[in-house]
Amino acid sequence: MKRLDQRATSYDVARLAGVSQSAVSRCFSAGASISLRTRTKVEAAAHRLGYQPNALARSLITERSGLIGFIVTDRTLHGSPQIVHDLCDRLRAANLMPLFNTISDEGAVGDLVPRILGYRPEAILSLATVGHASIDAAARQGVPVVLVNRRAPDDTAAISIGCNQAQGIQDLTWRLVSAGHRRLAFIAGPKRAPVSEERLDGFRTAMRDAQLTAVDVVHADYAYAGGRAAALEVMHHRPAPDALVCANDAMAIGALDACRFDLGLAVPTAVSITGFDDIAESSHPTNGLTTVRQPTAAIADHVVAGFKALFDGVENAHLSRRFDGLIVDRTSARLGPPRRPAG
Amino acid sequence: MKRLDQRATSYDVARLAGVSQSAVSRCFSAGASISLRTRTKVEAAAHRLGYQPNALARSLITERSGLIGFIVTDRTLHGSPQIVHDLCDRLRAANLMPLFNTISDEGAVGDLVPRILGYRPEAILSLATVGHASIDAAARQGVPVVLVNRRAPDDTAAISIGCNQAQGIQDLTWRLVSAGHRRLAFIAGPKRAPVSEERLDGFRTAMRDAQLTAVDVVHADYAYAGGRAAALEVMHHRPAPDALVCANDAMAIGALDACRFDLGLAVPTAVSITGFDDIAESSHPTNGLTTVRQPTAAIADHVVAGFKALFDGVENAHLSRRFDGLIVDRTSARLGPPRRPAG
DNA sequence: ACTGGTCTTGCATTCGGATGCAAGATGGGC
DNA sequence: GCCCATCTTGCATCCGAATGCAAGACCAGT
Repeated sequence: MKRLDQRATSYDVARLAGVSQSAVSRCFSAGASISLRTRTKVEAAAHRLGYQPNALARSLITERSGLIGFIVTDRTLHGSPQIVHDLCDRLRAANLMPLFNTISDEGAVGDLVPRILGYRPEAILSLATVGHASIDAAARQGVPVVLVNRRAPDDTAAISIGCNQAQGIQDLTWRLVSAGHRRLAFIAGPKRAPVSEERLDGFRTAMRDAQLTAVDVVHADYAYAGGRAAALEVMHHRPAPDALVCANDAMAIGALDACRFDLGLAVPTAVSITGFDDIAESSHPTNGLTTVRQPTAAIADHVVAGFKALFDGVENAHLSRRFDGLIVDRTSARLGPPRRPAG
Repeated sequence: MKRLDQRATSYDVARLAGVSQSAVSRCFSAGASISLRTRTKVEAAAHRLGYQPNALARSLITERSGLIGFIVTDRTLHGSPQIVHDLCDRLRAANLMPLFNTISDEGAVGDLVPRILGYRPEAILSLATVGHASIDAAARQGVPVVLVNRRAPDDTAAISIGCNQAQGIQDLTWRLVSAGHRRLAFIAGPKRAPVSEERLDGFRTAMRDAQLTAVDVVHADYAYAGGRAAALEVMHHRPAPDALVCANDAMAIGALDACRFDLGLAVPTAVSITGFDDIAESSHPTNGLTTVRQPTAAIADHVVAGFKALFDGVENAHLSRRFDGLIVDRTSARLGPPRRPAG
């Protein structure tokens, strides 16, 4: 309950240690010139006073706040916590502190970016769509914007890093086709969801390559119940689809339950079902969902390495990158052999 | 790509608007005395320069950073994203900015608190266990610590707000007993997990009240597979348990699958199964898990209201509070009628 | 026009730490 | 013991915005 009315400052430490404030500052900044004797005295005094350098004051003069604006949609937080965790983890290892903000709807950043910019972050990291205006506002202040799993709008300086959503679904579709499936249907997420749209693109590309026409493409809400309802709808086509490609795992599990419980179909004998994300329940033996896993650790590593490069003055141009997803072959789909790795 | 070498400061705005820096400052601080004419000029200049007050500099002088240290375990992020989201949402509404940090293990805060304290947060909000030393370090700097769903260690000034885990399980157990169950087993989380321990306490209390002895209490890992394995183990008792009370939903769904698929038992006719948390998949019709939902919105409201009270100088004493969980009665358990609300 | 009051405004200082500069301390070589 | 090079140290200043104070602007009433 004891509470010092005043936090210790570098001056307090200096007085107690019998040195100047500069010495205290030097003691806490790496690479500064300071003798062992002074350092010992300062550290003792600092410890006694519970002194912790004020990062705000430091940022003011160094122009390096160590803060990173972080924007996440509610959906990502609920559906893909792994990428959030991996990013936070790597940021911490790099001694960067995320200013965390959740938004309820894709694109609903509102005045979030200006608010974040007020804290002079060294970069903004968004797992949500950020509009042209916000990116420009950041760019005007020299703050780079990195979008994870979101495309950068044209004519902006934003960097885009993430999983190559289209490629994942494309490979998966290709392997379904090569296993003999011919009547494929796609269960997409909401129309506004950028990630779902990319996945749909991948499906369409693969179908075009295979010279097949989709039985149906329906949009659902990314959730279990929606996927289940969508599957029931799609399975009414005659002849029925022999494969349901879903834009995420939650819907795929809904589709799985629709087929096996509502329709009494054998999976994957009668119909193959695939998802995307590899959420925890996909690996449950009762589900055994064949899906695509995003390389979240690699993405997070690349993002944070990109920050370091940016801080060192590297030009933005070549930091954008897509990482291939990894197909996780379980029991809900019959797949052909993997495509040979190019080269 | 255009990037101003220098961000606009209040002096730049002042020069352009032909007023003093004080005027610019007053224009951006609520309640300051400023004429409409000056305000108009300043706002025009600020807009032209894309000026955004520097929150770091402001914090330095006002001693109000608007920052809130936020600590979450990996497990909470994955398992209960709703409480994280609700807290972030309320913080944003209160114009507070979370400094977000995930930790991989319960209690593994390490040097996180000192690092956070360096940014002079107005409070620390933790959904993970925070040790005595860290709480004291914060207290010495006058930073209140609020623990959500974690008990405050004795002799600390930390405030504890959250769901009354014990009560939720206790009521649930009571309703199982009142529906005729006599052979109850409990599937707990990891031994170190504080929330699981509280839930186990609730179970034990209810069993004592009912003068029953648990068939078994086993510890698993909070995950689906662990719950499934634990259920198989527990169900080997003869006569078999007639109710499995689980410390969270993920394990409960594992237990559910163990009973209905591995053992071919009818749920809830042969055995009732309950969980805790009400995660998304619990409401799937195939699961229909009877569980307890934490009042996350109410908790978040109370936490942020508590912050406001603290900032206004209210003493910590009476902010700690437990909120009752809400029993969600679905199809995986036979429950007796709700207990009369006291009074 | 004069007085007294209220509103605005600018000046100067402050928050806490980083750093260029020059002075002082230290050390090595002869 | 002397000289020069290197290492330490303190002084003074700066970062950007907030604010107490006093001076100036403005207004109303007489």
